[in-house]
Amino acid sequence: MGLIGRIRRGFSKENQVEPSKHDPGINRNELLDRFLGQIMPREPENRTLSANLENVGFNELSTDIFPALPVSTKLEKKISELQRIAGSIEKRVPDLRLITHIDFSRLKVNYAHTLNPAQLAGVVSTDKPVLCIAGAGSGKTRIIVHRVSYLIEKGVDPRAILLLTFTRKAAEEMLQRVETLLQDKNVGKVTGGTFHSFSSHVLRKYANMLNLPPDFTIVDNSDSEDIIDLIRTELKFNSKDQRFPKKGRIYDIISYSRNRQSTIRDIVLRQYSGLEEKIPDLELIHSAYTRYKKASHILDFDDLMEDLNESLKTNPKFREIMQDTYQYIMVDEFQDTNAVQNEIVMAIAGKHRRLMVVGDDSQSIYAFRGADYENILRFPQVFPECVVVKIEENYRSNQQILDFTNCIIDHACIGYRKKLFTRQVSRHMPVVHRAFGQDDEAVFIVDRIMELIETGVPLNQIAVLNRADWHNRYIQAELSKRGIPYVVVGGFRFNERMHVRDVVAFLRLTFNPYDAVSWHRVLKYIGGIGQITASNVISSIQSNSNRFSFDAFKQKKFYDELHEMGVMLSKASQPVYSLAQKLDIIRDYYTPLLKGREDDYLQRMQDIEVLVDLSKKYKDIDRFLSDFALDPPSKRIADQGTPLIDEGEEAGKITVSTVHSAKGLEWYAVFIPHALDGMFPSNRATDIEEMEEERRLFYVACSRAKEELYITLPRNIYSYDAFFHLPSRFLVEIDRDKYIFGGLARFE
DNA sequence: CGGGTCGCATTTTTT
DNA sequence: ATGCGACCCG
Repeated sequence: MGLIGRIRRGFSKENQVEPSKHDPGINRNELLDRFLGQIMPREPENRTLSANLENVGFNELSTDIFPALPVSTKLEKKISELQRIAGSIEKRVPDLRLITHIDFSRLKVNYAHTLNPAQLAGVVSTDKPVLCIAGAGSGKTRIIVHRVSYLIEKGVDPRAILLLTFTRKAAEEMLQRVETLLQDKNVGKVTGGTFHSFSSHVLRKYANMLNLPPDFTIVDNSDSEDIIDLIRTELKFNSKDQRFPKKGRIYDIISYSRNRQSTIRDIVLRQYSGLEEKIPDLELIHSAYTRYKKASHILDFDDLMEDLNESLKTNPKFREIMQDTYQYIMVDEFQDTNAVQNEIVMAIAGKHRRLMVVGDDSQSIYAFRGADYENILRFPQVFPECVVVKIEENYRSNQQILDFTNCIIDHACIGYRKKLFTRQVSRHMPVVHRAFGQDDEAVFIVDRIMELIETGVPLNQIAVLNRADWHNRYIQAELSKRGIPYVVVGGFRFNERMHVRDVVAFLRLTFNPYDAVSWHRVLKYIGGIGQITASNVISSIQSNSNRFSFDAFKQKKFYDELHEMGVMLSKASQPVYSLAQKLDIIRDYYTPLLKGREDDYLQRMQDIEVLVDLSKKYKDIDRFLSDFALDPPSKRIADQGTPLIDEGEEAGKITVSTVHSAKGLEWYAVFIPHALDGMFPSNRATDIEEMEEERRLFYVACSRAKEELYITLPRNIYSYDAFFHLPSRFLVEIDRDKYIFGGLARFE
């Protein structure tokens, strides 16, 4: 790592006191600062926390102790511009005459009755662009559901409706609700899904027109990283004198630059200072990666977006088909779209301009993967004629929680203004609890959970939401210890298990024999084949018409095993076999392999059974494979590594989740642990924009609670290289009368 | 060329 | 604590 990189990392930890095991009098941060002060000028964010602040009581803390974050003049300008745009919307009032003139009497659903006026305005403004700013828990889903229903009732062909959501599950649930509402089977003809699944569907359908291989397979993130890794070793970027970034980092940079429609150079200069001299190498890897995918008939997540966008741009005929097919478009969670997705929406909706975007800029939490809340903020610029609907009545949380969460976003510097309110009354106040250690924190949480259970709160109405996945360690341990069932969402996923991936790799090969990643994956299990040999075998396959025979390698000692694999694959790829039968063939081949490799193979085989079971719902292999990559069978894995996955509602389980995965969900009681500055907000947030994203994340977390909200923090946490002991700045900001404080009172 | 062992750096979030 | 990469040996 270059010196610059080191320095930046050093400075970004301004609130942490480096642990010093030998002599507590020495503060290594101070030493570092003194050293750095000699070689470069001090910047405002270099301030380290003076030691005496550790003894300040919680109530005396003020936000002054958190060093000001750097703001460039460019950023300052951007912020004020966005504020101006956001402010200009305040003046736009939906034309209520629109609503009063509509005769609902001939429709099945009484829209005027079931919706509040703001929601109704969003539903009935069908011929204009609509921007719907929907605060947390304000009935955003309700608007979409009723709008789809209203369109169909008005005679719009369901096939002309496109509903893009953040998860496939969300789309399915919404359309299900429409169907229940309308009792009309035609609802099934509405196109609904994520951007990625929509794109995969369309690109395959029009593959010929767009010059794409119709047998392309979609690879997920970890496949992409594997490819990068192969390239990286192939191009010898791992030689010892180079501190070269690892596959994950490289992939992040490439993906991020594509999502932002930016260049690798720009991204590295902006976000990864320290890697400047690696820019040409990264660009080289990027182009090799692109060619690799092409040769393998592979599309990664970003290709799905880019290829669709490119096709819309460059192929007028295709664009026209799309525009005329999908005349009514709705986009949920618009604040989390990236530049490419925004262009896709604009291109398809550009002709008929019957588009509704729904979102909440305060809940934009995916900047790390290129999401840009400017898309929603600038929507009124792109569609000046748009109707703006702001829904602020909240149907989820009690007023005390809303006061608390309103307070969080009041301190934000960017965004549409909103003030959520509710009519629900309650006696519960948000609670902030300071425990001694992480174990005590977990005990406190689980104690409270037990009390809730005793008072009759169902387990699936309780959630623990973490900033980062590993924050839940102690809590998981404590829950297991007391025998409380729980599910971990967003942790290690079913489709990330090695053996599951292996079987899917075989299946992918039967569909797309060019798929080099899958070949690499399965070939390495043959003794005598390593990365080099595998590459040779694969290039022979890719240039050979008879994909599953390996005559060229007859002399080699690994031939027999390779041949056996080829026989199995060519059998499994015969069209006479159904998807489940193919998987059976693969499993029979794979079982002995796994048995030889892993002691717990019986447990792992159960996962394979689950996979076979899941496949029975599909008749097309491509559909199954796409779904597997885009929306894995289940995100939920039961506790303690049991292979069971449960698609049901998990009525009897506590949810342990990351905040990101909790988006759009709600629970009676929500616990947010590790509310220490540096944990939540994460210490990786080094500038205003990143910190604002942390704030929104905190807002999302807190606003999941319907009735009881608990925020806890241990006295301090030792991480491998740092020490955290200040409460989250987001707590310090909040008025003291908005919550009850308990536990340890002082910092000592 | 492949497989095993040691030491070092590492922990954000995911379609 | 853990996983990954570098290095070494067969």
